[in-house]
Amino acid sequence: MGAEEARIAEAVAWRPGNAIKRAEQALIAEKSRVLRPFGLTVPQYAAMYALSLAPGISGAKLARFCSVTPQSMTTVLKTLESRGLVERRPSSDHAQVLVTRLTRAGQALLRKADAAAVAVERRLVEEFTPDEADRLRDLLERAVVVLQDTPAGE
Amino acid sequence: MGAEEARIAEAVAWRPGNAIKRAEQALIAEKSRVLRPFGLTVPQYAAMYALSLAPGISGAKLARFCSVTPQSMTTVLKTLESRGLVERRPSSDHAQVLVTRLTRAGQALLRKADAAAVAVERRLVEEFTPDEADRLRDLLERAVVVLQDTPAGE
DNA sequence: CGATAACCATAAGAACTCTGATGGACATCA
DNA sequence: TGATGTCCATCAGAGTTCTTATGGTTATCG
Repeated sequence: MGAEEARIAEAVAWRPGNAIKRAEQALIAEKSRVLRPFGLTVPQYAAMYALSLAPGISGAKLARFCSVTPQSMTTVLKTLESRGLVERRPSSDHAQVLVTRLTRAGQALLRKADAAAVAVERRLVEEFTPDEADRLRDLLERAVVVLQDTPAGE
Repeated sequence: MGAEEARIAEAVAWRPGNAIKRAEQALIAEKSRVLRPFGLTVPQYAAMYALSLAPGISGAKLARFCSVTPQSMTTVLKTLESRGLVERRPSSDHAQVLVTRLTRAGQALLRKADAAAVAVERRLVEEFTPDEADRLRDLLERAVVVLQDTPAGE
C-alpha cells in the first residue's frame, strides 16, 4: 500500500497550497509541543503575548490583532480568566468595553512560555539566510494578496 | 489607536512564523469561501478528494493522507456520511477496517467543488513564475524539516 | 436633537482539532 | 501455539474556530 500512498501524494504535490498547509501544521505542532509544559495552547499564548504588548486592550481589538473573530477570542479569554492568568473589568470610559489585562501570575507564566516560543521562531530564522527569510516573507505576502483579492468572477 | 496597532504589528514582524500563519489563514479563508456554495468545509473537501484518489481506503490511512488524527477524520466522515456523500462498510478482509467510498452523490458534488478549489490553487500558481513557485516550495519544505527535527535540547 | 453608522460583547449552533484511553483484530516470530 | 507488536476504530473531554443573530453603546452627521 506504500506505493499507492506515494502515488496519491504525488497527485497533490503540485498544489502550492499544500506546501503552505504543511508548513503551518509543522509550525503549530512544534509550538504546541513547547508550550504544553506551561499548560498553554498556541491561541492562548498568542492572546497573552498580545496583551503583554497592549495591556488593557479591548477583546475586539485583541481579536483583530490575533486574526481571529471576537467570538473566538472570547472563548480563549474565558479559559485564561478561569485560570487567573488574565482579568477583565468594564472600562471606565466605555461601558460596553471590557478592559483585559494579564494578572501577575499571567505575566510570570508568559515570560517563561515566551522564551520557549521565541526559541522555535529562532530555529526558523537560523535555518535561512537573511536574504532567504526576506524572500520567503515576500513570496508568502504575495500569496496572501492574490488570495485576498476578490477573483475576477465577483 | 491605529498608531498603537502599528507599533504592535511591528513588534512581531520579525517572526517568520507569522508570515506562514497569515498565508495559511488567507488560503483556508479563500477555499472556505469558494466551497461554501457546495455546503462543504475545507476538511470535508480534502477528505472527499483523497477518497476520489483512493476509493475504499481505511479511515486511518485517509487521516494520514490528510495529515489529521484518526479521531478528526472520524468526525469529518460521520458528517459526510450523514449527508449521504460517503458510505462506510466493514471490510471483507479485515473485520476491524471500515471501507469508505464516495457515493454517486458524493462523486457528483466533488466534481463541482473540485473545480472551484483547483481554481484557487491556479490563482496561486499564476501569481508566481515557475522558479518562484519552486523557491517557495523549497523554503517551506526546509521550514518543515527544521521544525520537525527534534531540537538540540531533547 | 435625532438618525445612521460603527463598534463592542455575547449567545447559539455546528464543525474541526487534539490528547488520552480502550478494545478488538491481525501478523510475526519464538 | 502463544506472546508481542502493530494497526484500526471509537469514546470521552477540552479547546478553537466559524457563521448567524441579538442588543447595547458611542460617534458622526444631517
